[in-house]
Amino acid sequence: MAKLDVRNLGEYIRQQRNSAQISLRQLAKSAGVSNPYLSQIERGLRKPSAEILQQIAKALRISAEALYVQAGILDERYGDSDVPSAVMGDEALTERQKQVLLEIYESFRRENDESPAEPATPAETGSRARAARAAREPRKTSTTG
Amino acid sequence: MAKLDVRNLGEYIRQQRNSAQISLRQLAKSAGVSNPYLSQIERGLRKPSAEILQQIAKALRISAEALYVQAGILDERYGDSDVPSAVMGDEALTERQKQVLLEIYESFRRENDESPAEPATPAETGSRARAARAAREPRKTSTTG
DNA sequence: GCTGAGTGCTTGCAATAGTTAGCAATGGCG
DNA sequence: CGCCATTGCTAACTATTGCAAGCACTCAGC
Repeated sequence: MAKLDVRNLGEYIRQQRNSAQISLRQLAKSAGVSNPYLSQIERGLRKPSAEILQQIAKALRISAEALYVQAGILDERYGDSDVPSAVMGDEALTERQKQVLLEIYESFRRENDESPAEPATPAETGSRARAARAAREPRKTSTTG
Repeated sequence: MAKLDVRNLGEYIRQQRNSAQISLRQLAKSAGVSNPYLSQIERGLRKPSAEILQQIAKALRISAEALYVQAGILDERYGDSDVPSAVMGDEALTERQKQVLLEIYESFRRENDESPAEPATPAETGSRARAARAAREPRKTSTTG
């Protein structure tokens, strides 16, 4: 359990608490956790569960996802875009389709990090049709897994 | 800790495992968790931490977030129509990339409307790699899984 | 028949999460 | 000054997670 680095989490929580100008005990009470435990969390002595993080986030009026990111439960990609969350939450997609979409999304973002300009080229038009077809056809492939 | 409803999580993991056609021991081994514990998780007797969920998800080749949703760590509040708006609102993507993503997304959904909730098969793993490659290198024409 | 490999589960236990009771320090007020 | 309220933390404890050792069962091969 100590494998995850939670030092940032505690500092982050204390920081948010100080910004909100509430005491440790007040936050613990409104979060529904014991104040010694919150103290331990802030000092990095404990690694709280996601449920505790939810409670703390709610009491701090911040998103639980922000604390998950700090705790290493969620990747930082959830901090700055709604696309991954929306894709993951879409029940009309299979898990594999979600993975495919997210990987395409991330490769797009990597592209744009390297060349931020956004010229539309005919090559990209072709990639559009090709990507759609490729995603549809592999179902017919024989399984060797 | 027992406040979160984790019955769906265990069924979901077993379902994904069966779809992947691997035994409980095989999954436990590749996930790096003990097989009795995985058995307990699948039967809903234990509520695993996010770190364990990460390990299981990785071994199942699905996203950790999918398991977080099942475990109640992430909300399903993202809804089933958040993807288009999230994609369109993502400023890190070009307009063309947004179109590509949305068209793939919509073709996925059409697929699932015709044959709903097909369980993930190892064949779809190949589709993931192929679709990602096609999107990244649109000038290549050869697509052999 | 037996043996070996694989299967999922039982049981007991160690480690860690999270709580309770209480301490020491600080600040405000009479 | 003393008293009270608030503060964050300590130490002991309880509850739960996650693991190791092993069981009972199935199946295939001899």
